[in-house]
Amino acid sequence: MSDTSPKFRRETAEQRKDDLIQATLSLIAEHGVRGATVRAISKRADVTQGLIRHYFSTKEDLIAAAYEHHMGCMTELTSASTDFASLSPIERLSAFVAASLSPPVVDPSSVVVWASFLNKVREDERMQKMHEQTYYEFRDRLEGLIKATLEEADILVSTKDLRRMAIASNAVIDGLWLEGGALPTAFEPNELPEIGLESVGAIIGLKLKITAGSS
Amino acid sequence: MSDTSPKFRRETAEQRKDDLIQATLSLIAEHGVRGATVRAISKRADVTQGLIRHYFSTKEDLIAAAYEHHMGCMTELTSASTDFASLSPIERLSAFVAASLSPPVVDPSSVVVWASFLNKVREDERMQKMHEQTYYEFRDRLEGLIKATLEEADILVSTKDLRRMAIASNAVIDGLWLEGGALPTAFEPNELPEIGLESVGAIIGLKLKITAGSS
DNA sequence: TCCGTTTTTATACAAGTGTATAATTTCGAA
DNA sequence: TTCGAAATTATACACTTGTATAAAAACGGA
Repeated sequence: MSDTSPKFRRETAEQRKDDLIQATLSLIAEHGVRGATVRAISKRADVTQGLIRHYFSTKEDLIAAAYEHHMGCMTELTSASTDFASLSPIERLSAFVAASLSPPVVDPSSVVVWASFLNKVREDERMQKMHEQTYYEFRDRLEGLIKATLEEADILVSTKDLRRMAIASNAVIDGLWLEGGALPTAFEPNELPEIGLESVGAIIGLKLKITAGSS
Repeated sequence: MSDTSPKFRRETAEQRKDDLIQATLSLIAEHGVRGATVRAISKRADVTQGLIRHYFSTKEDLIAAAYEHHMGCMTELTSASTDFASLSPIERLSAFVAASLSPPVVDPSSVVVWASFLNKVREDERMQKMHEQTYYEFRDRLEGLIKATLEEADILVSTKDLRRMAIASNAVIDGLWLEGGALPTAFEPNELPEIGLESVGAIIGLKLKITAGSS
């Protein structure tokens, strides 16, 4: 009998890379970076370990790609919340804060993955750059939203104060996000976004409302 | 010739354990958890690797002990800032916030060590307990300081609001601490404690002043 | 001075790690 | 239908890992 069933399928490079990245992220989420070995990754992605090296010249390359992907997802999830033309500046800011402090952004796996990468940031220069970029991107976005909100309310602030408001707001969000992911049982549902809106409101001197829009 | 110089010295159990813990922490700070291998640890502590197993039944035991030590140091450093009988409540709170956002609490190594451990928290139950305890200890301390400050200013708040103020203040501090450690170049000197005091002040509705006391 | 406890070293081992290389298999183009 | 380039597998290798065990050395009490 001739071999009827193919022993494997050839996939596009894009597809395979994505499979490997997903496998890597899920393993890191479950068992930390330690669990993301080439063998475990290839097994979860249903390929042999040799394939990893075919698409990523080294394991660190795969890790870096996974980091970039993860961060990209997080940024996208939060940014999407403000993409409604109908929203006023204050509603935009509120939606942004609320989205950053609700699932799926707030999630134990996300925090673990993020913390795992933080260690590598020191050794790997690429990751250092990515880390900085992600941070500044988020903070600049926040600063823009705060600026628009204050302008609409006819409140004047110096550049320095605006910068500090953004740093502080970023910090509250980061802190709450972190604690919500690391200690899921420590907070009641909706408590995180509520506290986040109150705090950012207090920092910029306005009352932020919860927008019922986001699912 | 008889052997005049001893080949090694016997130390107390306490001393040796501490040496091993310090070696572990410094290695994690430099190269992440990956760098903290039994061989690297024993080499840095100037002993042979067999000694680790003599004092810690397993490597995870040593890691857990190092975690406990690190967290204890951080808690101690911040708590010490309020230990002056002469301080008023608002000065106590201010000193606490400022100390949490200044060196040596804010430090790249501290953050890396902390993040490294965060991964292990999920797997190891002991570490999970320690993590929760450290968090609640810090937050409760903060809540107590906020309560005393508000009482002195004759401001009444509900239990719920007090709790939320503590959570939010904790989050700003954590966020700023994290960013200060992870991105040391992103902030000017003294910017972190200043922003921290402003933010916590905004959250609890009072102006916090920088106490010139702590060096 | 000598001895016994226990600290410390020395060495070995099995399992797991990332990487390299060659042999297969697939699948579209000729 | 054939053929060749590229994807995928298969296998091997050198190295590091944590752990186990026995031998050696130190040092206080007799």
